[in-house]
Amino acid sequence: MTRPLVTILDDEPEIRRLLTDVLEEAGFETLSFGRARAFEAALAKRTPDVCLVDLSLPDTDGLTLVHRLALEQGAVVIIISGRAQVQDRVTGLELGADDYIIKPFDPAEVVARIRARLRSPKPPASSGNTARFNGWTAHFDRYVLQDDTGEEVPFSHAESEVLRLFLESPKRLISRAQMQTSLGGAASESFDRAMDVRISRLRTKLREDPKNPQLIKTIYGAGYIFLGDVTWS
Amino acid sequence: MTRPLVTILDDEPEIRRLLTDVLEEAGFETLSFGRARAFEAALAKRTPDVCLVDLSLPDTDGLTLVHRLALEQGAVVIIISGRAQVQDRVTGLELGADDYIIKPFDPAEVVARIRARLRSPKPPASSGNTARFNGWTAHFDRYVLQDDTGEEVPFSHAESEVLRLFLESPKRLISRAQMQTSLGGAASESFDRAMDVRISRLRTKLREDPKNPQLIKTIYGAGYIFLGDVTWS
DNA sequence: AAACCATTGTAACAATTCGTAAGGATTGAG
DNA sequence: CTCAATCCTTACGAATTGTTACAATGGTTT
Repeated sequence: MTRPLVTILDDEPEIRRLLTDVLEEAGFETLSFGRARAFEAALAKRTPDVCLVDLSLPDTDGLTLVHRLALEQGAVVIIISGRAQVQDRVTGLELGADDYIIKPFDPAEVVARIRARLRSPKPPASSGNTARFNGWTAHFDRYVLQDDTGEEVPFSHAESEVLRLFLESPKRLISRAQMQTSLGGAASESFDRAMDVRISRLRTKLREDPKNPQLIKTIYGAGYIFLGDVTWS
Repeated sequence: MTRPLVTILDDEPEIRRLLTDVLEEAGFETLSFGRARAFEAALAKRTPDVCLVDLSLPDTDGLTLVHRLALEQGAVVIIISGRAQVQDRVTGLELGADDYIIKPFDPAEVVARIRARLRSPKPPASSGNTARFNGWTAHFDRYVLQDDTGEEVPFSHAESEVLRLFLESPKRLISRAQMQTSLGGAASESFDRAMDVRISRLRTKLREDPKNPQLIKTIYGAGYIFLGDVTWS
C-alpha cells in the first residue's frame, strides 16, 4: 500500500510479466496494461510514481501520452522502446521523459534506473494549474475555488478529479461511462453512484441552484455537460 | 543567468574534445580534465552543475569519486563508461550517479540526457543548505528553523528529511510512496503511520493551524503538497 | 392524463484515510 | 549501566469518500 506504484504500458505480454515479476521482487507495486486506454483509465484512480511506457503502442500516440504524464501528472516517465535510433531517444527525452531504455533490456538495470529517478524529485509544476470560468477561479495546486469577491472554497481530491475533467472538456457531453473509466478505472460492477455524489457535492460548492444548474447540466440518460467558458493558465 | 557548467573527466583527449565541442555548441560552459586530481582541485573553485565522469581513470577510484560528487557536492553525475556490463551500470546508479552512458555514445544523446537531468534540479547537499520560504529560513546544516523575527526552532533529523523533500518539490503532489523511497527507501513495513507523525510534528514547528494548514496540505487519498515559495541558497 | 419504470439527486450511514497524543524501543553519550 | 533524546508504534478521534436508501425527476406506455 505504501510501496511505490510502477505502471507498465507495453503491448507484449511477456515483457509485462517479466517487468512485473522483477519489480514486485524489488519492492514495488505494479500495474500493467497492454493498451493506452485502459492505462489512462487507471491513472485517475491513483497517480503512479513511475510509468514505464513502450512507445510502439497500437491505440495511441505514445509521445503525446508521455508528454501529458510528465507535465501534468508529475510522474517519473521512463520510455522503454525497441526503437534504437538516437533521434528517437533525443525526442523522447526532450518531450519530458526522464529516461529512455532500449529493448532488449536487463531487468536489474531497469530497477536501478527507476531507483535513481525516484531519488531526485521533480520541479514544481509551472503551468496548467489554474482555470477561470464564469466568475470562478480553480486553483488545482491549492485545491481551492475562488469566486469573484476573492472568497475561497476548498475542494477535495475527488472533487478536483471531476472538476478537472469538466474543465478540460467544456461544452461537450461527457458520458457516465467516460467518467467512470476516466476517474474510477475498472471499478465496482454494481452501479457506482459515487460519481453522482461527487457531482452533487461539486455543484453545492459551485453554488448551483439544484433546480436549474447553470454550469454542470445533466443530460438525462446520456451524461453531463459543463457549460462554462474556460481559460486555462 | 550564467550558463550551466559541465565538467568532463575522461583520460582520452579525443573524447574530451568531442564532448567539449558539442556541449559548448549546446549552450553549456565546459571544463575538462584528464586526471581526477586536477578535477578535484577545480571543484573547490566552482561547483559544476553536471559532471561527466569516466570510471576507468588512472589515478583514483572512480566510483568513490562519483559517490562523493553526488552526495556531497549535489551535482548531477553522469557516468560515461566503456564498461558495458549490467552490473557496472547498476552499481554506478546505486552509488548515486544520475545516469550511465555507454561508450561509444552519440553526442546528441549526451546533450539530451544532460538536459533531462537539469530539468529536475538536484537538491543542494553540502553547499546551499539553506532554504527560505514564506517567512521561514531552514538551516539544514544546523537543523534549525528561523522565523522572521529571528527566533529559532530546532528540528530533528527525521523532520529534516521530510522538510527537505517538501522544499525540493514545492507545489507538487508528493505521494506517500514517493516519500518512503526518498527517505531512506528501505522496506520497513509499517512505515505508513510514522510518516504521518513526522509531518504532524513538522506542522507543529511551522506553527500551522491544524484546521487550515497553509504550507503542508493533505490531499486525502493522494499525498501531500507543500505550498511555499522556496528559494535555496 | 395517469400509471409506470428508469435515471438522477442527495441525505444518512459506513468504510477508509489521516492527525496526533502517549508509550515504548532504539540509539548514543557519559 | 543510566539517562536523555529521538523516533517508531499503537490507539483513538476526526475528516473525507464511497455506499445505501429513498425521494424527485424524466421519459414511456396505457
